[in-house]
Amino acid sequence: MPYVATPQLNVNALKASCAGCSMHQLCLPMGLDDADIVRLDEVIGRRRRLLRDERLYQMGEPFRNLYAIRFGHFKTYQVNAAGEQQITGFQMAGELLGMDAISGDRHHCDAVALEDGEVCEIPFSGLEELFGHVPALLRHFHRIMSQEITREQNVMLLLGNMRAEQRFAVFLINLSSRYAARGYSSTSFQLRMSREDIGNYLGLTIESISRLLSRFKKQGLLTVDKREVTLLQPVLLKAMAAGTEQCNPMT
Amino acid sequence: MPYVATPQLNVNALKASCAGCSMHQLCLPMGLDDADIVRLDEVIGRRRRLLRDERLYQMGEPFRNLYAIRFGHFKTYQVNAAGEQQITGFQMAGELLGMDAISGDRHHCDAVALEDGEVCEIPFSGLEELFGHVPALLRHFHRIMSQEITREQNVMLLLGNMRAEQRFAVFLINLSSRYAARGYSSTSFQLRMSREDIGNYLGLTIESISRLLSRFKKQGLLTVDKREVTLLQPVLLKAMAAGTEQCNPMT
DNA sequence: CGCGGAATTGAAAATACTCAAAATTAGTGG
DNA sequence: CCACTAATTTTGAGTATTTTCAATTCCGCG
Repeated sequence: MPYVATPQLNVNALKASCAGCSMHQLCLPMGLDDADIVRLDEVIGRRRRLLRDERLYQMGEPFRNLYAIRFGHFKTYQVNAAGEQQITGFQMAGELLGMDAISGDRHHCDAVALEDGEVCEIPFSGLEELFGHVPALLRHFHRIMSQEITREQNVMLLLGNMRAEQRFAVFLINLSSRYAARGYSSTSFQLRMSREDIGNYLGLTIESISRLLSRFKKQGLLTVDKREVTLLQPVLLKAMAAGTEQCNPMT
Repeated sequence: MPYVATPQLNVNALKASCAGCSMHQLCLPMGLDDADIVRLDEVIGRRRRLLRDERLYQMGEPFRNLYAIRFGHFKTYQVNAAGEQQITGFQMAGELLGMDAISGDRHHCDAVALEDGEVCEIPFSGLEELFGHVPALLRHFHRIMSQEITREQNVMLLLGNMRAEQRFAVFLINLSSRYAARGYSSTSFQLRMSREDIGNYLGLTIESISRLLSRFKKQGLLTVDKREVTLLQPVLLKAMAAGTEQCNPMT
């Protein structure tokens, strides 16, 4: 097929418009009035498309932009001195990437696309400028950062004192509720990350994740087909995640 | 002994003054000029003294203030649905408490004094007001929040893929460098928290901590006397923390 | 001096890991 | 579209690290 320029191909060059973005109720402009959204639009840079496995930013790179995810899923991970990595989060549409880089002016982790996706570049200097003029934006930005702190504390709780089974239940329920918040099914969704990524995130091995999936399947908690998961007993899973209910290793 | 009012007892009623505080180079006013520090002083509320084990705030309480530690050590912890707790951090003089509460207007964790201490109450509404007028303050506040995010990511790395020995080495080296930053000895310091607290924080049991201490002692890495620790081979410990060096379980 | 909480130590048990092999899936090129 | 190869996932068996349970010891404090 001959190469043909299509309008879509220019999307990379387009400036983003929050007003027209389907994520604006979840993302940075949440709660802003129209006039303030226009001012935010003036600050926001170009959109950037990423292919699966493409890196959005890398540890050590100078920090200039935050990134708002328009679509696609991402993972962020730390790399230690020994070269081992720890995934610190999976992010989806409407979520903000790069906040750990504000201190120190350099990125402290890597962000990689789990599938083809698109982000809005948000030059941080412009955003700071705007904070002085749009208090509602500043307030919401603080909430987002604070939310990230809380989220990480919950992961610490997970890694610090939950057994494998509960960790995995928390993981599934967390995905479920985030999809629900975006208007997708809370019981049926695709895992965008590999088993290895899940294991890394949860502080477990890939084999453990595989065994947990098999066990949950056998116990009728869910069905799995490749990366497609359906939660058959979300209430029970929620109880497991909360630590209220425990599930016998063998029936 | 009869009760006698002393001048010190009124300290609780005194407004704090950042300019006169020994922590102002580490704390919120870092880098501000004199005029801006005065403005910050006008916002900052009273000082509050806490006794050992006293709670500064509790999960679910409405959020009004951030707290800057003047002296004393604190711990923060999450409590899950099952009532188990996970310590998410140990804080010391010059550090800020309460940032996880900005989203949601309620505290998401408990903060407890590990020893008698004192904090400055910082009404957040007043701080927000000030942000519009003192950009340097806002910028530094963002750095502090971002630093907290990074700190937590490092704990996730610790909990997610380090063995007990390495976790404990990281813990010790972290304390060491924070004391160094405050002008104290980096090799000799008091553990302000119980073994149980250390274990909880590191995702290990109290017995494991005890065994690790004994082993490190036997291997000549450190000496312990109750809660007084002296690092005898900080370089080796640093290597262990970085994952470069490994230490045999038995010599 | 004796009580109680905290810390240490030992032995047995459990959870999750490592290693290995087989099965499934995805990607690539004919 | 199919076949082949590489990558990912599943499953099994044995092992290792850390936990659990139990018994002491240590230390501060009344």
